[in-house]
Amino acid sequence: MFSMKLQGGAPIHEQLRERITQLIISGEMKEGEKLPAVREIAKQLTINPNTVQKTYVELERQGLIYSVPAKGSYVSPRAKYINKLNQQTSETFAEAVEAALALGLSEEELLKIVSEVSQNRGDLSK
Amino acid sequence: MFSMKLQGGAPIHEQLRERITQLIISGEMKEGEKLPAVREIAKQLTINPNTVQKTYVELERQGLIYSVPAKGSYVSPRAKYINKLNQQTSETFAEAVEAALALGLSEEELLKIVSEVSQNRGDLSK
DNA sequence: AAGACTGTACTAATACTACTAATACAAATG
DNA sequence: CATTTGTATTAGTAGTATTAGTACAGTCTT
Repeated sequence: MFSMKLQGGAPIHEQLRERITQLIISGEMKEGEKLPAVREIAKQLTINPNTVQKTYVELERQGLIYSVPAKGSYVSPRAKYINKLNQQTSETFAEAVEAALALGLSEEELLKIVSEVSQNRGDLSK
Repeated sequence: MFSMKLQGGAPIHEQLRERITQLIISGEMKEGEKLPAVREIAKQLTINPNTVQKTYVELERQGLIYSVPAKGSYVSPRAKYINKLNQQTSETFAEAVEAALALGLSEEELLKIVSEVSQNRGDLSK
């Protein structure tokens, strides 16, 4: 199921996340279906369970899956829809980045703005 | 002229850049005026000339100043105009970041997109 | 032409941060 | 009650940004 070769470029948790996302949007994993346990995947790929955990946390934040402590993690009912929305948002945001670069802002400035806005946003939820 | 106390939070080259930008937009440094030499500022602030150099490179990339090797660095004729455009662009981009966050993208994803788009853009100029 | 300026390039040491791992905890299930 | 689940905490490691040290090349004044 989760057979995959780990490349050297991107972080492991990210490669795994993309792999699982692919399985969901391709339909190989159906909505509501239970995902393998973190230790199960970690064992198969011979990586640390915490790395899988990080993948699951991010997938849950995206809304593609949801995790229940002591039970398991499951594919979200609206996983495909959410993924499509995220893709469209990413594309639109990429265009905004291109425009900002063309208008003279640097990559460093854009990274700084993203960090600052994210930080301020996080403060609101406290 | 360049009296300023260096805080601990932000990088020195960044603090200096903001200071000089402030001097330009406030009118204390007029367009065409020559800026102090990198070693001069470095001596006053007891920092490394290379740190000042980094500030000048970034200011030149922004278009606020221009440097002539073996001569000096000068305030760009259109410095105020360019700075205003940059500020407006920053504000608009910040709104785009807020929207993307609200739509479910994470700070990490946004940072990744900024890096990727910047990278692809840099390749075009080769 | 010589010496004192200018910006610039290269290398290295340090600080910081992301990534991964090791371990322990808490709840549910059979 | 033992096993399996997700989760939290801590630490080590690697990659990267920041800053400094040093050297280079061109210009200007005398």
